[in-house]
Amino acid sequence: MRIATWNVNSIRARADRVEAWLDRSDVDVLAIQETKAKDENFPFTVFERLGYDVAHFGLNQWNGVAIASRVGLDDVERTFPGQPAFGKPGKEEIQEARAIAATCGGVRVWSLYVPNGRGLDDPHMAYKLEWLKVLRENTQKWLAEDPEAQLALVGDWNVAPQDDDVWDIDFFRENQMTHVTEPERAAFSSFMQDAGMTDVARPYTQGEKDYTYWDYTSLRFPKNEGMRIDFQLYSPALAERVTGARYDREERKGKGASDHLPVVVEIE
DNA sequence: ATGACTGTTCCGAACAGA
Repeated sequence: MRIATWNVNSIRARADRVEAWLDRSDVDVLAIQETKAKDENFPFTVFERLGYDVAHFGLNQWNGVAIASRVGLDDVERTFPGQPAFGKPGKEEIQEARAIAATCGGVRVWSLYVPNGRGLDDPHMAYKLEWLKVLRENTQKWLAEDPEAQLALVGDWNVAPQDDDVWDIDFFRENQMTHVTEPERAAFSSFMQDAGMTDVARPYTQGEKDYTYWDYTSLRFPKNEGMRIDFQLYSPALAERVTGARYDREERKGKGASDHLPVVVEIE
C-alpha cells in the first residue's frame, strides 16, 4: 500500500497535473491540502475516472482538504474534536477547512493543513500552536484507546523541525520568520515525544537539502532554497510497516507546478 | 534549463501563502 500527501495549492488549477501524477504514481491514498475550493467546485470526476473515491471539505477559496482513496473511504470526519477556530477580535470565530479523516484500507488517515502563523506576534501564531496542541491531545487519546491503532497524520505542518530543514537558518532567524521557532518545534516534536508518532519519510529522504516546499519567488526552486514542512506521522503499529518513502521532486518542476511536492510512503 | 510568484474573487486590487 502507498500513501501520499500533497499540498496542491488549488485543485482546480492543478487538476491536470494531479490526474497525470495519480495515473503514473500507483498510490492507493492521496491526502490533499489547499484545494482552495468549495465542495461544489471540486473536480470529483478527475478522481472518479481513475478509480478513486474522494471526500472533500472546503468552505471557500481558503484552505480546503481532501482524501482520495482506491482502497475504501469510510467513516469520513470533518474537523477533529475540539479543533480551534480562528476569531478576529470582535468578530465571530470561523472554523476553517483544515482537517478531514477517512479510514482507507484499514488505516485511519487525517489530511491536515496546519495554520500558517504568519508572524511571530500575529494572532495566527497562537492559533497555530493551539491547533497543534489539541490535535496532539486527540492523538494521545486515540492511541490510549487503541495502542495498535493504524493512524496516519499527514499533510502540510508548516513547521521546519530542524535547522537543516530550511536552506539558511540564519536567514530565518535574522528576519524573525515563522516555522523555525522553539514553540512551533515543541508543538511538532510533542507528537513524537509525547504521543509516540514517527516521522516515517525522513529516514528515506536524508539528503542534506531534501525539501518539500519552495517559495515561488526569488528563484527559490532553481537555487534549491526550500523547506521541509510536509510530513507523514504514523502511529507505532503503522510505522513498523513502512518499507520506503520518497519526495517526488519532478512535481515541483515545469509550468503549473504547486509550490509543494508529493510525499509518498510505502507500507507492506 | 528546474527560471525570475501564484491563485481566487468576480474584473482589478486585495488577500493569502511561508
